Amino acid sequence: MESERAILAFAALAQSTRLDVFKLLIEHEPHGLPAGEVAKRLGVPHNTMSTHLAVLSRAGLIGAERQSRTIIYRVRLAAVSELASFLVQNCCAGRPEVCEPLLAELSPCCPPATVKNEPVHD
Amino acid sequence: MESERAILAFAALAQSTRLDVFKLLIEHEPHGLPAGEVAKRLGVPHNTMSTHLAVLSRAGLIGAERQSRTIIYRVRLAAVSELASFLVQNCCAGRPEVCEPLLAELSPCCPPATVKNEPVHD
DNA sequence: TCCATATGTCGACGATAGTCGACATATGGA
DNA sequence: TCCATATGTCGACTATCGTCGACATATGGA
Repeated sequence: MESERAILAFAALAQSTRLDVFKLLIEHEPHGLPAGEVAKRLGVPHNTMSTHLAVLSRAGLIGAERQSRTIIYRVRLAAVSELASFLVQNCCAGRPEVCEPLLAELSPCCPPATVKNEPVHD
Repeated sequence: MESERAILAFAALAQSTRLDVFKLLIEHEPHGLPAGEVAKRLGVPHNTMSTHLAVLSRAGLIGAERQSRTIIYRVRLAAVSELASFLVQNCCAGRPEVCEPLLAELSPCCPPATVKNEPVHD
């Protein structure tokens, strides 16, 4: 991931409403939410929300899919992954000993042993 | 990491000069660089750079240490780690199956087998 | 003390971002 | 076709940001 794309992504997330949108859509993976629902749940006018969704979309962090009259927005997990990699890879460049503590802190988030075929109670 | 701190960090990195500073300081881990050196290497006036360093510092991404007349800036790797965790943890919340592909892409950055006691040629 | 070096702070300017009313477009049903 | 619903675009306003000249502060040496 080149710096220009990373800056777009960082800028998109550096705003409270958009960060809230990001979190909300993450919670609604993998089904996503219609634009209007996002606006209603966060108490933001639909046109303001449309602008924010466009920013997140241009940054590649979310994607849109039309379903009849509504447009469903979903997080693009690959983009999130790339952004996290960008953060960490800049640290790793030539210095694995610097990167090690970073990955050590990230790993407990998803214990590999419990990830496989562990049903999620919903 | 709460959202407010994350927004400060994202905003700090969402600017080309500051992202360049971040990368430059990462390359100079663990010794760091004096403020004047950072300004000179990136071709930015010292007072403009001072402002940018202050933004990165307020965001907690870098730290400063006085050494006689110069002030050495270094990346706070713990903050980088927290920010990466923030990105990924939002995805993991209750959904480890969503997080797995993210960590899978991050891991090859630092192959665990080569991290231990591998001398770095400098 | 006086001066040079290193860095930070202030103030003003132009540029960009966030908000929202008003209007435009797209879809589906009567 | 006409209307209601869902979403996007435009334009204007205010607020905040990035830049940099000028000045201020801090440190060490003569």
